[in-house]
Amino acid sequence: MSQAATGLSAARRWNLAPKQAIQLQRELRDQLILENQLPAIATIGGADVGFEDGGRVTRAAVAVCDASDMTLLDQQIVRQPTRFPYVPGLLSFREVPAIVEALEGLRRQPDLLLCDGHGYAHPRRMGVACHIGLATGLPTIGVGKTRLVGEHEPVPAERGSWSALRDRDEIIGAVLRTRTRVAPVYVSPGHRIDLPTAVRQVVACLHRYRLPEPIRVADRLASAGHF
DNA sequence: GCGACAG
DNA sequence: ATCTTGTCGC
Repeated sequence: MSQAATGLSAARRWNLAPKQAIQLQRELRDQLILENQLPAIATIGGADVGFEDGGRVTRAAVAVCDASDMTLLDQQIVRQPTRFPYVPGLLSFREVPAIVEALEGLRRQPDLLLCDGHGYAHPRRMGVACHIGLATGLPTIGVGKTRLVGEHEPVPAERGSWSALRDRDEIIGAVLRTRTRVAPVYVSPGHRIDLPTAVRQVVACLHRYRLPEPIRVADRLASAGHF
């Protein structure tokens, strides 16, 4: 079996106990590519998940937008029985299986995927965006709404400003102001992209709200109220 | 031992 | 994440 195939299967191993999941994250971390390996970007996807039935059902949503004007081109919603509890640091084992299935239902894969949640800005540098990237091979970016790890200087109030997010001696992400005087978001590389490029791509997806369009649309689809 | 802790 | 009405402000 090729190394690529071996890596893909390892990144799709979901039925693990918390301790084994943490060990797998340490192994997967070495497979991350933090350099740009991007195709010409014509489409950008967004992914998010919501829950139903008191958390027993996981609903994943992915939206694909035209990179030039953020027009919605395709969308997919899938439901799966929830298979893992919420454990800070192990979010991917709870959300990624459903997101991968949703992605497989698209007519065509996006050139880049923005994920709701952190990427490299994770205790073991393996947030949901990184895991989705390794499980699919897609270039990914993590966009979190609140901090998981790291510290940073205050971010200027103007839209587009950002401060480096640091953990120990390493820069793990950027705290980006997507709207003037609105709470910033946490951007970090997922897979096949570097931080400066990730920030630029997120800024390019901003329209009128705090979250970049692809994620905002996926958010709507994944949130309650869709029959 | 005491906090912190994505969604 | 989810449970939930109205309310303040551009």
